[in-house]
Amino acid sequence: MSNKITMQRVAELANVSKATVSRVLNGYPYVRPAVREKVQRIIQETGYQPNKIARLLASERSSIIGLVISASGEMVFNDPYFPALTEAISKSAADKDLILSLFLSYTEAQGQKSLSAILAAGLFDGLIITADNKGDSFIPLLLAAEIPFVFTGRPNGAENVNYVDADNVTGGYLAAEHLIELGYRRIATIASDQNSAGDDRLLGYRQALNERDRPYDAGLVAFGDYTAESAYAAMKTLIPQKPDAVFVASDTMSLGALRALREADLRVPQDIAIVSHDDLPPAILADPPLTTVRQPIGQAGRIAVERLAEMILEPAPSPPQRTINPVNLVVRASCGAAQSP
Amino acid sequence: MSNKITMQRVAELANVSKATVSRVLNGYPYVRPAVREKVQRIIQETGYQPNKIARLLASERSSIIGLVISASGEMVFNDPYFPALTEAISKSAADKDLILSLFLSYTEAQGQKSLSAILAAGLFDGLIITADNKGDSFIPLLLAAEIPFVFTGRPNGAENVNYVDADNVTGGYLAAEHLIELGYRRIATIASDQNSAGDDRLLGYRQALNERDRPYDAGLVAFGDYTAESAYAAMKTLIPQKPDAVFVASDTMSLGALRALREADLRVPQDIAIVSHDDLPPAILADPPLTTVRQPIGQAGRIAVERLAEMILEPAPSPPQRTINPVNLVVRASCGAAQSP
DNA sequence: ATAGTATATGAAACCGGTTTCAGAGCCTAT
DNA sequence: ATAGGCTCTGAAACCGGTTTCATATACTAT
Repeated sequence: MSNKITMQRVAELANVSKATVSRVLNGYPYVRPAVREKVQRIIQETGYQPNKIARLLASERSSIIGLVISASGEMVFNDPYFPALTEAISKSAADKDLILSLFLSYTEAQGQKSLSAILAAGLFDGLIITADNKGDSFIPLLLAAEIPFVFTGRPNGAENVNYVDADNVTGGYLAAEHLIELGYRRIATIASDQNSAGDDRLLGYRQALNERDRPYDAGLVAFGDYTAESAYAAMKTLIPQKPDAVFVASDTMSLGALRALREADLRVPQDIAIVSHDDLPPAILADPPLTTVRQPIGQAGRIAVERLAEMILEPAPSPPQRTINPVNLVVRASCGAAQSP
Repeated sequence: MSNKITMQRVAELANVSKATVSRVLNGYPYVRPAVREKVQRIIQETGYQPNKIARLLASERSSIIGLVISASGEMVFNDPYFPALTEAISKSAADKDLILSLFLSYTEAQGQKSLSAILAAGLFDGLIITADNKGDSFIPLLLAAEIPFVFTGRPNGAENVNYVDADNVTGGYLAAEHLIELGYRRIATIASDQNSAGDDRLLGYRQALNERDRPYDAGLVAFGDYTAESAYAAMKTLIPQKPDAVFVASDTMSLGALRALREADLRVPQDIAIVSHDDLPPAILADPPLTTVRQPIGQAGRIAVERLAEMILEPAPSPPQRTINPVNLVVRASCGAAQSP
């Protein structure tokens, strides 16, 4: 390695013991100002950097956190949601001087195996886990390992954990409400039952319809798995039902739905309106730009890291903390609000 | 931590010394088969997992590699290129039992600072660095640290390093050649001078034109910075030049260009054809689906990890290895090849 | 002056592995 | 039979920090 000077060497140069250097380094009391300054000067001059690994071994703290993303499908990062979340978490981790390690897995079995290895290695101070259909099967492992962890998204089943979620029920509600208010009559949805976010968005959609005394029409509900392809297929099954509007539960799925509509020569929003969910980059670049429910992904990432950092420092476990981030509707062209029908 | 059993404990249970357990664990010779099996059985039964940190401290090897992505702009992951590369690297790292840590930075200063901290920590066995305009300023730091590293993309300036790049010259060439062969006369390009990839693609474009005795028209060349917005602006400056085709140097930029064309009521490919570069998910979801030069990002990630893993195991540094991955043209609708003009 | 406390420091133990080294046991070749 | 060379094995040193504990000094209170 590059860095040959050790704490021992610094101690010798400063005519003190390793213990004193350690105290200075960690800002502990009981060091005479003169000595403290001298040690600091030596550290400056030599450019000494404590070896993270040795420190870790001794202190049982690594300053490394893991981000575990487990989603089905070929590529996790196909949906820009995960990159956006990863980036936010990466940024926040850097701000807090935490090193972020990334683990992607594609099946439940793989995720479990990966998580077991992660936990066994004892390398991580804490973990951020993305909740999807599989998320909950991780919880027993995590609890048994007694490692601080935070979910992004609400895991199915066990609620007794820390998580940061978006207000997906309101997301679905706002989308449907907006379409109702614009006068659409046959409002379909491409939902997902892959995770709690999908369930919640569908629930909000149903609530909005229900409150306006719109009967629930199962024929207007199709399901996708958050991929564009699945939404393309779902949209094709919906078209014969002649909806005049559709709430699509994610931007990526909206792109797939748009393609199906183009192929059916249906214009958006003239023939059919779309409200999407997430407000990720594709939303604004789509043709037409998507009216979509914005969820604050950056904020979710930040909160997750901050909460995790708290938990790492706490001597004893504190009660789980649950954060629900607000969402809001961003009106663009795909809903036809400009030239309402 | 979860894992209370130590090597000492395993040794006691097996009636051997720590040294023998270590030998078994690392597959070293000079252990009687009977003893080896017994130790392995105890390890099985207890579910013992060696503590990575202790192992690391003793062996000076962490099995952790860092991925340093340094790009300008608000969000690095806005362009799906980086997520795709990250995912590929993550997968390959997992295959090789390497832990991947992620570092994103947004300015040269931040990148340098981050890199210095990374190097000083002495935690990483090796680094993968994404080359962009700033990449080369990292090289001296990396060389001084004597840490194995591989660039993805060719860093500007210093060539005496390991890198994995795509054949971007051919990429630009294929794009322009395709448009020429389809009979377009005024072939513009939205290029980028942000990094070597942009330079190379522009070079390929010029070569193709040149070989067909098309004069180079600087008015048909505009520059972007790999964001959709920059390409939107660039396209607007090109439209008055009345190009009948345009080679856009990345898919993300193509989306921006498409938006500018829609706003100008120009149809793609009837009024103007587009050939893009990268073949990332947006290419197929765009309207129209983009004819684009595919670069094998997954392969690039895999090669980078494999090369890095090699270097980590090598006792002495070996000469730098440079890989240029082939690219190929994927024909879809945006070039008008189907209903050639 | 004297006990009692707070401050300051270093020696040594410790974290949990890997690696070196010495020595024991067993073969083979002379 | 005996030297020389393998094959095994454990004790102990080591990686580079943190932390405990004992001790020394300085400062306060009686």
